[in-house]
Amino acid sequence: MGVIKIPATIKDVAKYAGLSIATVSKYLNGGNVLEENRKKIEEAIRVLNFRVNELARGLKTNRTMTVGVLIPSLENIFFTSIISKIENILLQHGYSTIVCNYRENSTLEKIKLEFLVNKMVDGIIMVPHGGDISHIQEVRNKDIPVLLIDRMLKGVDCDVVMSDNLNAAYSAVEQLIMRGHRRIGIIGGPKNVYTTQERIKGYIRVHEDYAVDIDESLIKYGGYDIESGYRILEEFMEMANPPTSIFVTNYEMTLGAIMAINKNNIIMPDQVSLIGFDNIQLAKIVKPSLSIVVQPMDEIGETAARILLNRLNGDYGSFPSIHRLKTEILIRDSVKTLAH
Amino acid sequence: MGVIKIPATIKDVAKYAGLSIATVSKYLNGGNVLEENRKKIEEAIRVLNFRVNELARGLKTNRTMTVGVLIPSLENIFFTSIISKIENILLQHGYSTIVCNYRENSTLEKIKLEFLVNKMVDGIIMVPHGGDISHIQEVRNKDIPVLLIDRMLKGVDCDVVMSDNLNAAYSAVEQLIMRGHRRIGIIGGPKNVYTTQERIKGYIRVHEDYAVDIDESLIKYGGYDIESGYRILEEFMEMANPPTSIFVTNYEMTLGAIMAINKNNIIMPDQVSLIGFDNIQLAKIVKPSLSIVVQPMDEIGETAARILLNRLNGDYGSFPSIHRLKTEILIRDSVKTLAH
DNA sequence: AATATAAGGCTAAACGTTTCGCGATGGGAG
DNA sequence: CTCCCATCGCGAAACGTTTAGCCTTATATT
Repeated sequence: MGVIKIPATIKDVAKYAGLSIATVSKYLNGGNVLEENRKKIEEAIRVLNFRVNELARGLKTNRTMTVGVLIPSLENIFFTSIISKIENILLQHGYSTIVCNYRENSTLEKIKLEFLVNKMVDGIIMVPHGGDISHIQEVRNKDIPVLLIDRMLKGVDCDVVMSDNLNAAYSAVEQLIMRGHRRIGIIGGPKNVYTTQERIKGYIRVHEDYAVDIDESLIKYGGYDIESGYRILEEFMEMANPPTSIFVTNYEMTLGAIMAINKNNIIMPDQVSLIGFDNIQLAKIVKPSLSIVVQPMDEIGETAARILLNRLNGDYGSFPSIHRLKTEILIRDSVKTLAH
Repeated sequence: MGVIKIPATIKDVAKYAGLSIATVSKYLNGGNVLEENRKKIEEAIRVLNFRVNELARGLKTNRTMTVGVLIPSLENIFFTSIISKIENILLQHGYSTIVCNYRENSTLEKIKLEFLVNKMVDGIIMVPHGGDISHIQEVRNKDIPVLLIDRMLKGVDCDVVMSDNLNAAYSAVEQLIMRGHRRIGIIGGPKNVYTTQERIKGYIRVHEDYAVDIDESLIKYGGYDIESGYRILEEFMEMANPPTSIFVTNYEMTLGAIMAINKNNIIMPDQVSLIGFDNIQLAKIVKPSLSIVVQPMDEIGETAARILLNRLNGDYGSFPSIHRLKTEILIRDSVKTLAH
């Protein structure tokens, strides 16, 4: 191994510059120092390749300059795209991003949330799993700002950044109704998950607004995973009077639905039209090209990072804030217009 | 906000237990203490809800219990699947995982590597971008263990965990040759990237082993991205004597190739057979079902985490070690057997 | 000339752990 | 009974920063 040099400390810098530790620390933290001293300190830092020891600084300031990010999956491009944006912005502000994946497991969610707290992260951004908020309330009781993504929780005051799920569903189903569809299936997620509830509400509201009857048997709930998308697509197609179109409300279930379509040699959109959820690459891979709801992942990530940085800087204006960001509908070849 | 209680320190625990700080610290670190004292300490910890302050501990031990992970993309399921495994294993050993995404940008790679060093991570796992090793050498000079994933680098001693790229390509192309293909195109990645070099070598070697002539115009180099996969697929199909099959050597370029096939209404496998790279979900989404090389992401993640933990524990047996893990070939409907 | 104010450098305590080395105690061997 | 050894608790220094408050010097005001 190469020569290992013991890193210089502020004491070395002070000694080299002929100044006190306090003066160097003052300079490091933006305080006023005489021009001649500033130059001496800067040369010392350069020559000694000094870097602040963040452990020592943290012990004094009680800050780690890290943010914990807790998500249900690292194999979900929706979440990882958001994290990508968050990590980039936080790093620009000197924060590192500790990523924890709780694998859709409530117990693991609690364990890893506590892990982040024990790691003394300055703030937490998380996609909550279900409705259990006790562990999140505990974190907030420790004065650690928590920001939720994609899902809101009742009974706990947190900033939230998410898509406008209700209007996303409303717009998607509206497109189907405008194209003559009246028997529209929807594959929702777990019933206790906020996004499921909102998307179902949008589905119902657009039916009411357009005076289209709702067949309750066309509303099914999956698990936001490939398997349930597959199974429920098959269930729909096996109905005596199947839907003419299906709206699938997350990416994984969209994957499953398409697998089922392929496996059963269902002709899309002749036998059934389909609108899925994220991502834009998938839309071009599937033939015929898939219609999808596109969520604003970049905007979600940017907004989440910006708001958490405000909280970390002590800015609690407009707390708790809820940001519902617009989605976009891409109607492609997977949706057919029905004759009257 | 709820009542904020100042966290208990080791002093509080010592006071409550009627013992010294040193005795409590000894207990915390697994030292021998009298049974009666152990009980007192454990009660004190429970009653006071004491948690070790990792900043103070780190200042003393010069360890942060964090590992930095530096990857080129967070929108690539290959990398994020590996990270998922790494994060889970490291957390079980008390390490947090700081994730940095350098977005395929060499300058950002250097910046974020330095960022991780400044954050005093105990070790680094990274997917290196190109052949420039100076910044990695600097990290190793600081006695921080670095483990490379997916790509090897010449001139720097690091542990490496990756797929057996040469044999992955060999086996994939072998399947094509065995099915009668003699004009086999390959879409490689950037020329200076290790995996590209290895996969091209496998392509060449299997041609030599089966005494099949190589047409150099059938070897093209993309950028490991969707655009180049798209463009090169079109280039192949516009040739006067196009290949009867194409082997695409990474996931993104496979996406691009399929988009090009869909856009140009190319009939697969009638007009061209295709073998792509990761992921298994994509294989079932595309119709006809896609043949792919499946990389052992879980195994890569597990192996990487295990080896780095060894290095972090001071175990340098077999250093530097290179682990080439086996891939798997799934031949599905996208490959046609040619008549003689 | 005297007094007040401002600027900037400095000393030393503090943050919360770890750990070295000392002292006390108890048990065993000769 | 004496000596030796092992065990365990303890005091205090140290890790590398930040920062309060003191001190010195220079400038401004009366």
